[in-house]
Amino acid sequence: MDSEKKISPAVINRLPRYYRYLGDLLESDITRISSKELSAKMNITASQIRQDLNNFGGFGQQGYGYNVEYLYNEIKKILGLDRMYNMIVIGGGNIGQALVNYTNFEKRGFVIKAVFDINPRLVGMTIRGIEVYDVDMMEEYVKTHDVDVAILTLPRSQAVKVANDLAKWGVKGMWNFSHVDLQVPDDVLVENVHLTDSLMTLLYKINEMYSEENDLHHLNNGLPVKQKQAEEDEENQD
Amino acid sequence: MDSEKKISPAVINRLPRYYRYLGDLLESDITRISSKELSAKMNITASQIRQDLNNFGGFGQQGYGYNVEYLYNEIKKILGLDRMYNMIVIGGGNIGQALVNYTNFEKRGFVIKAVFDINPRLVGMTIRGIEVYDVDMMEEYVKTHDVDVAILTLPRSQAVKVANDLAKWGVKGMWNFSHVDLQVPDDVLVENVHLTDSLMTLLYKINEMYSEENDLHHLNNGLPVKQKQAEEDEENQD
DNA sequence: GCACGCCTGTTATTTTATTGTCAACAATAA
DNA sequence: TTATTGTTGACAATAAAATAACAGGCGTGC
Repeated sequence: MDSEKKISPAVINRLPRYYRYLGDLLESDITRISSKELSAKMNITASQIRQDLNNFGGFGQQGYGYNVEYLYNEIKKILGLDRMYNMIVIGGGNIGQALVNYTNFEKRGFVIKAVFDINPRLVGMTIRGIEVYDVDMMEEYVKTHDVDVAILTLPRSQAVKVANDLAKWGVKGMWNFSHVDLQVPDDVLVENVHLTDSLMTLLYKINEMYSEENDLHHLNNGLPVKQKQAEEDEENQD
Repeated sequence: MDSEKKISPAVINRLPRYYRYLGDLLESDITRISSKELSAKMNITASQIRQDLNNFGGFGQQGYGYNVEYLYNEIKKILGLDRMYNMIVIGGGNIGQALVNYTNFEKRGFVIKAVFDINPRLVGMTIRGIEVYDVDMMEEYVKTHDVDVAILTLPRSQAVKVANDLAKWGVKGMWNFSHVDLQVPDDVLVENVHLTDSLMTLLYKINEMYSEENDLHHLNNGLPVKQKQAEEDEENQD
């Protein structure tokens, strides 16, 4: 009955963006929108919008377009945002604390229930009313509470083991900020947020653009500095 | 001379991951590796590894594989990690502060030089020795300093305007944590980190798996709770 | 120093993703 | 009513990405 064909990852990754734009439209009291109009706003082809949405059902109407509120709520349901999620944070460092303090999550139904850390100075404290427990308590907590998502913000060295344990104890998904690829059972879902990777790709693009400018305008009369370095490095290889 | 054909985004996004694995190998004192071995470690096909790397040059050798240290350094250069980057943070809230406090960036040559905020309580303070300035100072600062990357961690409402200004004043790239799509000139590069979107895709996958389990194993004898809720929501549509 | 097998770089094939097109139908205007 | 316009959903065409296949150079062991 519910056996739809597999939705492609590319589509799923676009869903939150649709959801955001539809939310904006809703706030602007716009009641209907065509794929063409949305296309202009979102910088996606109208064709793709229609195809994306059609993966989940015919939400639109010929000659009318899409009803904004209806579509918004449909995507909300598709993403599963019509219920609450219990989350725990493992690692009470900078990023862990920042996420706990980010109140917008709670407004959307993503509720952080507990923080776990190894640092005795943090254990026993509360962050925005949320208790920080010793990691030793993790097993008992996870086994006695329904934890949907574990947010991993710990050092690489510990992340892999912790993720494995959590998976074993029944956590459904991991939102992984640790700079490592987790190896967990197939039935546990992982979404990676590798901030450093993201920054590096930005730097690559910056460099690419900068060197292109050099090439086009011939700003350097002599040998480009970077290329010269490359040659030296090559010589140093054994 | 340097006019290589365009590298696909998919490849660029994988580069930091290669870089990370090669760094690990280097630390384990492994001097050479074949695409096949790396393939097993990284869960990518050997074919793809060879093709990815070949976009940038023939770093390997038949019958030998790739020299880890050499390849590591080549990718380092490709990503532009062989120099320092000046960054500023716009928005001294949770995430902004967390990034400032994240000392690993500095180790890699990503140096945060200043923070800008609108909140008078923050302005004048220092975070890890880095001054927080009023946003009014931004224009002068950016025009008199070489800013490679602006890290945007401000509310949606302000992000678009600020990004535009920064672009105009000469910032090369934006690392955007604001939950909005920036519209900046073509020569300014944007890398988005939409945390909420990322979390939502995780929730989608969790729900998908959960509902699949229902379908396959028929765990619920009665009506599934979630489905019932969904029906109620549908009734509430007008 | 020679032959064998490993492993790359490269080309071919397959798969996946995006874009373009059009018949069918709803909404609106005549 | 009836014609006209707008817009979807389906499908075809194209483009991009991933995988597979393979020819040939290069270490390795003898």
